[in-house]
Amino acid sequence: MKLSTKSRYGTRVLIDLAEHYNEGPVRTSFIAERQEISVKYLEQIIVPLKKANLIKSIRGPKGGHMLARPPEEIRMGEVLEVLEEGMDIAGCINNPDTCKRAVRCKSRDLWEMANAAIYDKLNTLKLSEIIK
Amino acid sequence: MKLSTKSRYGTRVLIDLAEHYNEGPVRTSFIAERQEISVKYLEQIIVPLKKANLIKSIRGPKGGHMLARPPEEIRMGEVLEVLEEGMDIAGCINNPDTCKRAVRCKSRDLWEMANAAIYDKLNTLKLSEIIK
DNA sequence: CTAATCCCCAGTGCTTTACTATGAAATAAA
DNA sequence: TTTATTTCATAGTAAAGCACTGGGGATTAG
Repeated sequence: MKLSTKSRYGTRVLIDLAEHYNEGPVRTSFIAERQEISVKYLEQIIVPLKKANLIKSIRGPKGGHMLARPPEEIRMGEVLEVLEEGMDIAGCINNPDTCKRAVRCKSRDLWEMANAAIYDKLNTLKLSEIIK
Repeated sequence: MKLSTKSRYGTRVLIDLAEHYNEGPVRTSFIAERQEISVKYLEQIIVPLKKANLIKSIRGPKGGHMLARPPEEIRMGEVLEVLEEGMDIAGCINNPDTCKRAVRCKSRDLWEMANAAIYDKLNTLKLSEIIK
């Protein structure tokens, strides 16, 4: 039940960008150094965040990345959802077809509850509250 | 952020045993058939449950497994804790030493909250309530 | 004694993870 | 227009973890 490092690094990237919001585009090299992540790996981590419109980027010299929305408008549950991209704690939650027992499975209800508990909790927090 | 099948199967085993509580020892072969798990794999899944004193077993003919306590006295959070054996959603939660950033890491607080949310939620449920 | 059952430990193929590597596309500044 | 700097796209890879399988030993009821 471990988070992928992609998820962990990804949230750190967003926190980093939130801490430098309104300072213009932030280069990957800066984030990489501060967060102690290799630039190359960082680039890949940013991809899903861009796709989900959490980050927008500017290419070329003086380019970089920034939050697409102010930190007050980004819920942490949303962040995790993007980074884990629909990967719930059990596969049967969003795709009941993966297990023929799903309909009558008593443990499935349990995982559904636990999964919801995570996101509900995280959604009580905005990115802006984290950086304080 | 997926549960291991060990955890998923393990809870199913306990649910199965709860459904046959007070019927004497239940053979692995019976559980295996009902839960559609190979006997050999099932044997391994039972090991941690025995260690944690959730299950007690009797060897020899007419032997089998049974819950060590009545289903009303087993919290689901306890079950997951045993099966994931201290494996939280992020390694830094119980072992801050694994990451030198831990002390000042803002995302770590997040994972701590999310982790607690899961167990708190599951602990509102007893094994006896699941089987109803 | 024998058969049924649990118990212990070793191995193994597959998938996923966590990267590294190479280089192309865009663009600001000279 | 060239050059330097940045992001973007794609491919590869070593290592680890996962989900099992298998062999054989210990225990005990009949």
